Amino acid sequence: MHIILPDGKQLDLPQGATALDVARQISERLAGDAVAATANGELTDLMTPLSDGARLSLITKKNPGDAAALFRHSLGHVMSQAVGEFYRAKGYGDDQIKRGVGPAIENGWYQDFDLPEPLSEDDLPEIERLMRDIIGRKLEFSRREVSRAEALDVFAHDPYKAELIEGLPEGEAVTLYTQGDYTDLCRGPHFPNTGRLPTAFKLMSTSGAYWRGNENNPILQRIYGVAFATQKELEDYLNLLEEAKRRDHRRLGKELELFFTSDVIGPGLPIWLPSGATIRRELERFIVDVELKNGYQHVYSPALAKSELYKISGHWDHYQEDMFPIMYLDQEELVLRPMNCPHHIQIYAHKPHSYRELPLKIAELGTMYRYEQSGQLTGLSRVRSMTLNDAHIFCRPDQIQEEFKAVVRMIQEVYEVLGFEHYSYRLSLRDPGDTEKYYQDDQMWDTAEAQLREALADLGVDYYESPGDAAFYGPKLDVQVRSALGKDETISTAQLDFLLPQKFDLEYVAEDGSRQRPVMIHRGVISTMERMTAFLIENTAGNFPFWLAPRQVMLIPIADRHNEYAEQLRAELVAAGLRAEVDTGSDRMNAKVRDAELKKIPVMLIVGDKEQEAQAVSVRERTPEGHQERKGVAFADLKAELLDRYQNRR
RNA sequence: GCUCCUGUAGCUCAGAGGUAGAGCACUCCCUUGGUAAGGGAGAGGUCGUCGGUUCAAUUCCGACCAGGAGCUCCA
Repeated sequence: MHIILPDGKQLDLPQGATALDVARQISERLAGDAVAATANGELTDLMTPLSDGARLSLITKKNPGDAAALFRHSLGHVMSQAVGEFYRAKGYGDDQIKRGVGPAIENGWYQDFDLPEPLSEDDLPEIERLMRDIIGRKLEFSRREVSRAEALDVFAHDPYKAELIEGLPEGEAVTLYTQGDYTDLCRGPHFPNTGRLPTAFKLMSTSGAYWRGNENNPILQRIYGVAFATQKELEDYLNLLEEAKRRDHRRLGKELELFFTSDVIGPGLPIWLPSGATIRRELERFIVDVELKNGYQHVYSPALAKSELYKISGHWDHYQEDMFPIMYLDQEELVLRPMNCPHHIQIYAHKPHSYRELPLKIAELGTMYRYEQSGQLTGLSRVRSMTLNDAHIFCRPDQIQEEFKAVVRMIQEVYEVLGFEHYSYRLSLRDPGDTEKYYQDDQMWDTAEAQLREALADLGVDYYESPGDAAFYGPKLDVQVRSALGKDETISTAQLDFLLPQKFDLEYVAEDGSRQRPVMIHRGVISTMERMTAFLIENTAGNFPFWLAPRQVMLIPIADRHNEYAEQLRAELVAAGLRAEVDTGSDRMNAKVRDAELKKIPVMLIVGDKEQEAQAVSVRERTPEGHQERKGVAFADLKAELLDRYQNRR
């Protein structure tokens, strides 16, 4: 057989040759430096037989980052071995350690274990030490193909491995990888030798994980590790995590007194403190302004409804487990609403509509209650009471595309103000195989999906398709915004719905006097107030733009005799609609500046003798780089400037 | 909901089987200072809740509640 090298050169090799054989044929030195290879573009290791005619490119220890998935996976095996040694030292037998799966993941790997006694995070440093020891032993990874029977024999003590082996396709060879005295069932590929593995790794955490991800299965202990080709990359990653901690909305929410949850009020039921409420109010005013400009009509509807409403809508069948339990009283059964759409449908249905009135756009900052599992609750981003920037567009079938495009344009308009520059469109489609989740009507789905594709093509936006992510009633467009830390978060959604109008028997009178069925578009632009606020906190690290900043201006008198002047300016700013305070404390001015910085107040106005005399202020304001100072600015000018920023939402 | 971890003053955290401590914040006094901490004094805690072990529990054990890391779920 032969293989082809990157420069086009062909090498002749005996059948069953490996990448290591190739490296040896080129030079012994290369054989010593190689850590992995790609064959026809796929990562492979040095121990796996190559296929005839493969295009082979060797990866050396100089650029091991190209083989990150490999060394992460191999480190997983090393960790697995280390955990075995750890428990052996405690007096347990090897057959008491059972192992689930252990794949490489983004930035690292994890490995699941069933252990004779639980592992604590305090044990991680010792396991890490054992790992470094194993790396130091320069153990060779060897690959072996065996029969199923033989494999089952090797893992006789381990029911998880046995289950995996039995799940492998009949007739396919089972591969085992061994380093030192440790053997694992593994498809590979792996590094050739533990000694060539990077040492820039760290064990991060332990957690529980169900065997095969099914909550009816036993729970295993999982250890997560991260690994990089270089120490620098590892440090960068750890710094990123630190930065994420600093920006965590739960931490900043507490520090800046934005919100809290109370044991007595209940988990997942956040309380908005005055500063957090200010941010929310600004967001709400903003989105309502935009919606009114775009022809939406705002309504209010109650958070409770008869359960009948949800039985008609179908939520009862599809969503009940996420709803709070039913309340029985007198002859009624009431539920807390988990969605606003059925209410808005009732608003549509309360009087007949002409085709001339459509599209009808009903909007509401609707508060909803969902029973999220307790382990799922997180700060403001996963809660049980939430207020959605919700709207439902009732339109004629011929208006679908125009309306859908209008929603996308509105999303773009809103993102510009919020400063979201990096976002992507995901067209979420049904999985036709999943008859359980999706309403069954092939034609409905085909039409709906085609309409959305066409509208997107018209808008000229890039998007990707994601089967299996649609709502039960129809396909949707999700918009995912990239946060400052590079994480994608679904912020906006627009969903096409032919089903609910049918369930509620909605109609309009067409031009020819006939009764026709309208189509609904469910859309949310700035998500729930809770989630958007959490996102903005993390995205800005608490440094909100001026218009959103809960505390916009801090006046800092240099000495007590300037308090009165400062107070006069504050009153003027507040009268103009801005949020301003005076720091009349007995601290020195330096301390007041520091204090205002820590509170992340964007504008400080410092006033002393000079300013008072000139009816001026000294401005210290936040800039992306840090801060800038302007001295002797006429107060009237400054007020106009701040007002302009506020009104134009900057 | 599940596994593991955590729960001490408003916040961040230290602490020991013999009924508690620091820094910041807070209050008061001195200081009236020009762009990230001036000095001093004081007040503040049922050590998450309920049980158990013990002469003695905030410390050990259990249950519960809440939070965290994950898993699972997610219209």
